[in-house]
Amino acid sequence: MAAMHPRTIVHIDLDCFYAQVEMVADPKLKDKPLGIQQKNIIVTCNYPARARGVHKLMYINKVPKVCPDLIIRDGSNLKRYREASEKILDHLRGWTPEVERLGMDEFFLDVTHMVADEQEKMEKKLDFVGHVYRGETLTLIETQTRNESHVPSCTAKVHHCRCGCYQRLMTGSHIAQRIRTSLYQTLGYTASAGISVGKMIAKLSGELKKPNQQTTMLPAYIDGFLAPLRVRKIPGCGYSTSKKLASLGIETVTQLRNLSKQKLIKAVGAQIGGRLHDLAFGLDTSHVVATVREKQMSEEDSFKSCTAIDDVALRILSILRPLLERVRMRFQKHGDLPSTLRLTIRDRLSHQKTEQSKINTSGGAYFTTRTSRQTTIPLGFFHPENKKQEGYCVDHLMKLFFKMIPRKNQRFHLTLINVAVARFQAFGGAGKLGKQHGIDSFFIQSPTKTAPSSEDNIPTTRMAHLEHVKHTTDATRISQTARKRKFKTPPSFFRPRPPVQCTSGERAPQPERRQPAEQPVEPEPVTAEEIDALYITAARVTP
DNA sequence: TGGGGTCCT
DNA sequence: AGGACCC
Repeated sequence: MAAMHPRTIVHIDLDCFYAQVEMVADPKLKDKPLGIQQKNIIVTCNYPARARGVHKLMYINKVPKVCPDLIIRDGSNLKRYREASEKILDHLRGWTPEVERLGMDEFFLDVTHMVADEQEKMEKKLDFVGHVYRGETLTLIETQTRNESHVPSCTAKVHHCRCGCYQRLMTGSHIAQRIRTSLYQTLGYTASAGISVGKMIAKLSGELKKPNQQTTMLPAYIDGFLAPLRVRKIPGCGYSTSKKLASLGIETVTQLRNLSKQKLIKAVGAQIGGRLHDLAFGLDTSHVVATVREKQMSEEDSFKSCTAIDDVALRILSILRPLLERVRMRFQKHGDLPSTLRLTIRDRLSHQKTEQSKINTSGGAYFTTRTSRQTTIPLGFFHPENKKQEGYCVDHLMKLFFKMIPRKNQRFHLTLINVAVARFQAFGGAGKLGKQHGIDSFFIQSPTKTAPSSEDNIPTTRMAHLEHVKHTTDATRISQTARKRKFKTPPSFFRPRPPVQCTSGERAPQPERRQPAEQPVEPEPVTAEEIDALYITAARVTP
């Protein structure tokens, strides 16, 4: 007979991840209250800080009252956190290839095979390690087998599953413990873990005991554990879905169980509805999908105000540089390049009305929506050999910006800029191509998209392609165009500039100091002619 | 509320 | 292209 709970899933959650990265790098911090700041917020903090009343996503100006001696580290540069996350991912892959990452600090491991291997070796465990949900009940049941008279009658009603999952989870708890120990001994990181027969329940179990502990959830207890939870606790049931459910009077899992699947699907859609219905009963067949590489990479910056085109270009450039650096690093390591470039903005002015209506319709908070435009770029544009890629990208991104702010004299008030690259494809790995393909095939355009400029020929060789890149990228081409149009001054963002000051660096004011107003990028004055030139350039290049 | 990321519609 | 979700 097939086992009802055949899998063993471990969910690993690094404790207060950003703070821990800082503490591992600088052990002096370990026992002191530590917070990680991004903009005006403590995004995370270590446990000593939590004991003092600091919590995640706390406004920095609340800090002095609860913890004036909080040590603050700037967390706006994610590089070291990314690197730490990669190391951890690699380490976990040493235990099993079936590792799925969620965010930077959470991992699902399907340890089913490890459990089977261990059981085959006759290494059956006789007890769990770490916490077991309602473990005290468990003890009572064991007592019961020895001496029935001492056991309260209610515990006798817990029937453990006989499919073998009990033994497997026991073994799983030991595997989880070993993994956590090795993580600490090799990399210095502590983590909490949940062990159960499905992803969702493993994740929820791990939250039960939190820093540096683990909890196993046996199937017999899943229903009872889930029943009183708010639906919002279920992974996948977020802000919006839980509001929709609340409007139907559904706030807990028990209430959710009593809603027919059909009604649920009608309320929140087939995908979420179907899954939510199953999850309410603890039914979770979703698989651990081994994480490969990111499918997109982005950098963003948020700020109080950006209202000038020149400022937009400057900020785009300061975002772009670290992004391109990441693209280069990835290319070195994996040999792939992106072929999509995307610009996303948050513009207060274009969403003012929407905000009002959203408040009225949904009755709650809203998030100022983002707007994006993306373009397809020939794969080789991001090749490190393309020295002009920075200018080229700014050119393209400004073009995308003008698609969103199309009219001259249209005012805007940006509060966020995000630049993303996506659609990574192997580049230059001729040896890996099928025989019918040569390296030339890398430059054949996707049929669904056109080249950036229709007048350009599609290059068919690598060198020709790079030449093409050079020509179409060259900022001077734009400048010359601007001159031809009789604008003496080329758009200012094409001129060489001093290194961009990372204004979003707007770096970590210490808590005792008053929040200085955000230091704006000092925009170079932009003339009417320059703006004209920008719009003309954009119009010329934009189809 | 940050600065990421994923998948679905 | 946007929405909703995750951290």
